[in-house]
Amino acid sequence: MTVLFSRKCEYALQGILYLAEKQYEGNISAEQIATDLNISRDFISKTLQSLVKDGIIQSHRGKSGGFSLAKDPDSMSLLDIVLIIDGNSVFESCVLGLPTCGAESPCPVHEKWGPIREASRKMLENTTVAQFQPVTGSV
Amino acid sequence: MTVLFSRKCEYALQGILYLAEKQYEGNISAEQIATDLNISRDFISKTLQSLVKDGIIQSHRGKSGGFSLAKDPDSMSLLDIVLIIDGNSVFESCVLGLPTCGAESPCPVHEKWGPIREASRKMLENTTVAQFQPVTGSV
DNA sequence: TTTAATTCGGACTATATACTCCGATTATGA
DNA sequence: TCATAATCGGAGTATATAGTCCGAATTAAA
Ligand code: SF4
Ligand code: SF4
Repeated sequence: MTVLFSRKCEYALQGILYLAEKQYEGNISAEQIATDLNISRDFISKTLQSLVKDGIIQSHRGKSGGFSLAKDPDSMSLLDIVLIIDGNSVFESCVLGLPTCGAESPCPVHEKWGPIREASRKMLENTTVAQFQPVTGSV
Repeated sequence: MTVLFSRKCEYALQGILYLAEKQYEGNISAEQIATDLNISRDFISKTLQSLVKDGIIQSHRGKSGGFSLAKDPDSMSLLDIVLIIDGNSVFESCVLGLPTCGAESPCPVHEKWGPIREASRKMLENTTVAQFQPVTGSV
């Protein structure tokens, strides 16, 4: 079902993007995020808690509490979020998983796969959360 | 742990590649394949059975039985094996899993991700099992 | 000060994937 | 014909991921 990243990672991306969209609206409750993104409240909540631990977003308990960005969305790349949740094994390991391989005895696809993997990494690295914001602008 | 394809799919690729290497040695037992590839015998056996069902390899029971290729390795692409085991959802779905998306309202990475996905698909499609054979040649 | 709204954190269940076990079946060859 | 060597197939276990539940801590506001 999941494709390249874990489901949790996909939710984290969606959650961050959503928070960026509402960045001037103060704390957003897990309840509201869950409703709008159509994800289980408890699960998106747990997922966002991981991001809080990493410091990329903030959380506040109590009445009118919720989640909000802790950084400028301009300085947040998609890669940041992926690395927090899934780590960088996706970009290190080989697709084929052949036993005896590596740069010293490369298989026929080695030179082809490297650039593809690098391209997807660069794509995520060069795409900031801010770039996803619709033209609605501030206020 | 797995990266792009399932573990089973990785084993299938390894198994096919191994059989191609030994294509002139008749039936190869699951036992031998498992030993040489360092995979559990029962699991590689089950995995190869899936490939037998699809007709890409053959199997023979009984004494001196085992597995062998059913087609010319020249006409077997890596993509064939991937599709048998994991299907083509990897090449259809989006990495980000955003809810409201698609070509009609593309997100900022849409135009970048498409070509990357297509490149990996083409790479697998254009790489035949035969290309993996070392220069040991026949006999 | 009380109430309501919220995150936090731990423990729990569900599901998919990975992997194992074993008996039945099939074939070879002594 | 009989022993041996192998796949086949079904059922089982293990582990990781996905997702749920709930009570405690926290905070804002009535
Ligand atoms: S040689 Fe490179 S591409 Fe081929 S299996 Fe190894 S790491 Fe992967
Ligand atoms: S618009 Fe394209 S790249 Fe963006 S989330 Fe949707 S399918 Fe993926």
